[in-house]
Amino acid sequence: MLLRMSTLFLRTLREDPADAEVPSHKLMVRGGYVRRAAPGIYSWLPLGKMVLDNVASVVREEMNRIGGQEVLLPALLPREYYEASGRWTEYGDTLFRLTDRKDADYLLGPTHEELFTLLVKGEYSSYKDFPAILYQIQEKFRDEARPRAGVLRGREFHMKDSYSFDLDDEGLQRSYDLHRDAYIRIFDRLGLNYVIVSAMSGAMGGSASEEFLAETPTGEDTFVRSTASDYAANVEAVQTPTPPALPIEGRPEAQVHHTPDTPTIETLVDFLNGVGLGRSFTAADTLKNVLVKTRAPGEADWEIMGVGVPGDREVDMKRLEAVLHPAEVELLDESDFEANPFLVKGYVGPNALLRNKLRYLVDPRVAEGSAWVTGADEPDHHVVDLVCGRDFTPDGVIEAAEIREGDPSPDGRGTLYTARGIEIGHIFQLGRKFADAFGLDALGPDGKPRRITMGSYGIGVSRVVAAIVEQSHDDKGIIWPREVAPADVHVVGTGKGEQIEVAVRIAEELADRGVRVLVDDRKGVSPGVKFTDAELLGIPTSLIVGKGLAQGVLELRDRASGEREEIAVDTAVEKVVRSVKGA
RNA sequence: CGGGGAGUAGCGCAGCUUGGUUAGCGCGCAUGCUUUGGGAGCAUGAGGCCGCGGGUUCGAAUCCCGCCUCCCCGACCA
Repeated sequence: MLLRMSTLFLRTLREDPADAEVPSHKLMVRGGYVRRAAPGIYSWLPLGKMVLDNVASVVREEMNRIGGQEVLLPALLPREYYEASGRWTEYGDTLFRLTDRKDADYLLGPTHEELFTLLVKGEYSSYKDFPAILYQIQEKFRDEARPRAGVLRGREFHMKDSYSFDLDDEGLQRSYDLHRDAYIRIFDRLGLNYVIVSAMSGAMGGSASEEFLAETPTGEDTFVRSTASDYAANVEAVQTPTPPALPIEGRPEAQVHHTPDTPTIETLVDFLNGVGLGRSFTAADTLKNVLVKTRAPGEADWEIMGVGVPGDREVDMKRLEAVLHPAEVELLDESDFEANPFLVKGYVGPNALLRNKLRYLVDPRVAEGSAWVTGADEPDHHVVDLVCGRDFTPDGVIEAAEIREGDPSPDGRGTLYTARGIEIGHIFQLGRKFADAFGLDALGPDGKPRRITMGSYGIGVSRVVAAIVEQSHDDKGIIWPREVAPADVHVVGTGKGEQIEVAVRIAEELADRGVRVLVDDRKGVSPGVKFTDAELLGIPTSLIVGKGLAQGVLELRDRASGEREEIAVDTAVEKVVRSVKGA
């Protein structure tokens, strides 16, 4: 492959585009890899298209390796399929909808479970046909509320989606594991620094869904990881270690104190430390009871419940919602308090909740035998030394307290800190939702139909390109890993003599030897411009044919390390071939 | 949906407060000469619906009203 910059459809920009914020967006636009066509919609120019194809090739190779078979389904889909699965309504505004001339509803596919399910249903009917893995690499459409950061979060994007079809849960687990391994190979080959986090809430548990996050400061997803191990998880999935139970015998009796004007944890702690109880208290010694109401899907009535967390922590509504999903959650409002006078705002204790048969769940730190300062269920009164397991017994534990930097890692090694990542892959055990919706069965050896169980697995191919740039660039430009680079070598001819001719000749030789070459054969362009462009474009290796040519010397540069090496003209081709192939 | 910002040449921007020649600068582009190892110099040029619609005025990029669009932060996002 030989690309000549004199004719390449490429224009690099000296300045950052005004609408770009993150490095990948700036560099991909400046380097002439992509151009914005509309909000969240991008055109891929020749070099960008090559990178995109290279990433897709890696994905394709690894999908084929696990037995995936590539197909290409339409992106334009009739409403009826998504009506059958319920997603015509479930997807909401994120779905791109359109109508044809006969006023029939269509959509642009955001993901293709429906059509794949129907495709398999139409072709396969025997247990002998399964398992099967089908995939495609294609444009997806989602009308994001706020597209941002260039191709990182677009409304049209390139995605690999695959679907597995199995006869039973063990088969699904195998297909899931195959994908998980394939994804690890793919992202390793692409040179990405990533973590795998559980995407399911703590309560749902299991490994039924995992996300692959490329770690970057500009990522949209927050996750936590450990300082001392490779533990990583979504904030929603972090399990708080439960402290050991303490003996109850010999603990001081619970005592109610008059604590005027202490509606907040802070004022309460200050008050207690001021009245001389013979010991000091911190916010972590208090038990804060947050009242929420939940409503299960389809239900009309709200149920009030109490959530007990250590007073030095807030309830993280996202974690709470994840645990209670699919129920809705809201904080109580004034009218709820008025309707339930036993709830004394600011002074709610466990026993008012338990006595009134309200569900009361506590943070795992509220373990058996732990003693707390908490509300006494009457205005201006708190109770000290209320012992869990003796003075009150919660209905269970709940992961709702905020996660903080420095919390112990759930795996017992190190402490947690928060990091940000870009979701580049997601693997998901769908189960039978779509098979049920479309009646996808296979006839078993016993002559009876068996409902197929499915998995769906995505990789955002265009997003991966941006993620690579996020992780691999410097202030001068992009630094492509060789596997995805648009070329192996950037041959730069600079000078007014025969340098450009020689550069082209060397480039041709390299191309003949199977090296992918970009040659800067532009005339009348100063060396500074060519070097700057080379650094911006980010081809892993540059070969400079310049002022050294008169002495028979060329210069080999490594984009990543910045190392420069002088090499002889006559051995240059051989040396480049070796370094490219050997890399 | 809430908050903030911005629409002027392909790209990046000034001009608007205080209306008044032919709307300007840098980059890029074209032509010529010079230059050629770190975003070159000189000269000449092409390129504009000043977001759209209405209004005020002798006169509007500039003032007023309405609308549209885009960007950023947040909410939302199987």
